[in-house]
Amino acid sequence: MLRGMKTAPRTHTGPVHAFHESPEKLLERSGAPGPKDHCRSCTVRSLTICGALSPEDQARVASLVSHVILGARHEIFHEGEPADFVYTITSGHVAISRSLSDGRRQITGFLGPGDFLGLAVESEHHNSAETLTQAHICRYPRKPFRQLMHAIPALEQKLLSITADELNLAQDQILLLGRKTALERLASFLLLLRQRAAASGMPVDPLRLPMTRSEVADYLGLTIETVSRSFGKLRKLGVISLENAETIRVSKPEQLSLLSGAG
Amino acid sequence: MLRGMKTAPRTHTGPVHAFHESPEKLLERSGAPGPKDHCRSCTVRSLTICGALSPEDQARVASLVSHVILGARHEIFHEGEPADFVYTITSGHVAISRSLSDGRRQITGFLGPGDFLGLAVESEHHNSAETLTQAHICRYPRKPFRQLMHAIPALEQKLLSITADELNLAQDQILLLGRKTALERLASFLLLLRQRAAASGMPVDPLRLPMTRSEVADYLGLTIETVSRSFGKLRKLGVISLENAETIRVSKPEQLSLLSGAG
DNA sequence: CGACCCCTTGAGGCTTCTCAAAATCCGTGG
DNA sequence: CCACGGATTTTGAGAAGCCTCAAGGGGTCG
Repeated sequence: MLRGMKTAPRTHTGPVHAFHESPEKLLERSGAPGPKDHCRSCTVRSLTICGALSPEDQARVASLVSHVILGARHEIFHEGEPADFVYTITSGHVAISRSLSDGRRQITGFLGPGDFLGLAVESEHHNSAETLTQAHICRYPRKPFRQLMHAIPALEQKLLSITADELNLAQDQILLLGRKTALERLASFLLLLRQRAAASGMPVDPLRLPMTRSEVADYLGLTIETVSRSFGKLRKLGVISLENAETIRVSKPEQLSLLSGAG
Repeated sequence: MLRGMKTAPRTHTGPVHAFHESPEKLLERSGAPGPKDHCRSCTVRSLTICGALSPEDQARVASLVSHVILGARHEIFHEGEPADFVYTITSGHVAISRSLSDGRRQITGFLGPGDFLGLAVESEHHNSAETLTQAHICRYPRKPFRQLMHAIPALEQKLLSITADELNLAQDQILLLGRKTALERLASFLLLLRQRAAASGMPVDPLRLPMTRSEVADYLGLTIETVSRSFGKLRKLGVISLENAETIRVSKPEQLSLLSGAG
């Protein structure tokens, strides 16, 4: 009767407190064979790129940054929680979602390396964020971040531009959800993933989906069965071929574009 | 086969050039019995509120502002056009939409008095904007607006906050389109309208819809028939009563809230 | 009064959802 | 190396919600 009822996931309890532990412990706990200090300065780097921080500012930022490696399917924050931090993703993928009280879930966006998290938020999160894969995440307390933002015009401008981009993407998704068929939605989605992979230097030919069918369904406003059937149709049409469920070759990108319904 | 095909409206040819004429002429042309100078300074006022302009800045802004009264169903700008101006709405209502190449249309938002238009846009509009009712609109060239924005931090901050609000609304609409039933969508929509009317000091008890069923349908991702049937259901449930198609009494707001599916 | 537009209501069809079962993948352990 | 168990994906059959097509009301304007 109500769509998306069964697509609600069982997330592991959110180890947000893990931010308070040392990176070494976390690496150990999550079993990650990782670079120990690789992301020591990820937020600093991100902010520097955006706002050209002075050396003093860089030091100030660095002293407040926490970072952590989370396993797949861990909650970073939840709808309704106070939004005391902003985050950047150094590696891995994250889903942003919003839910109805009965459990129906809608994913409003997927984020990857280099993306910010929790920027356009006032005091309280309106969305939940959850890792799709193992992910390396940095966080920074919001208050000093706001101060820094106001002190550095270039940073504020960059933030506005990021938020405007997000709004544009959100409106694309509104068009997709309001007016596209299941097949068009999936085609649009695959094109978006290709585009993003290309933009971030990831391989495009065997396109790897970091999310499950359930998450694709919750993003496209469909059920897993319909998503799976739509993959099947694209395969039968010869537009794509599946090496396995999450590794996809797009043999005819132009066809995919035609099927996406976009102008 | 494809939803929303017949809901595409026939807009009158867009009199954007009307901005170049004198307000008096325009008032005459559109047959509006209006205050001749009522909005002479609307953009100046809006920007002043946002950014606390100096008297010199106010004069600079005032000299660049054009304003116009448009009749109902006139296009202000179209998807793909260069975005050379920003706008504010002084009176009346406007729909923002995005369309597929075959004509299916999705309305991404409704705007009213006091709202800005075309802020979070780079060089080219990704949406179309069209008046729902007669509307009084002011415009301001984008380039000096950007300069002003960068010169006045409070203005830039206000802009970021406006854009963040829009993003939040967009994500609510994503949840609505992706996971709510027709009845839940309409209930949510009526609650949103009530909320807005209350916030802007408009009457709430007989709630007046400035848009047609076709526009409601294009906003909710439905057809006019389904919208009409959903109104009928709400009426039969005793939650609302219709004085006429666009004048609605909400007799049981709590019931409406329950039916909206929201948490 | 008639034309037109918009809204409402009805009947039937199609896309997508629901429920169910089979197939595939993957890590684990014998 | 292969068998096993759990989770995910795929596929099938039937139902439900929404869409399409069509006709009928109610208001406004000439």
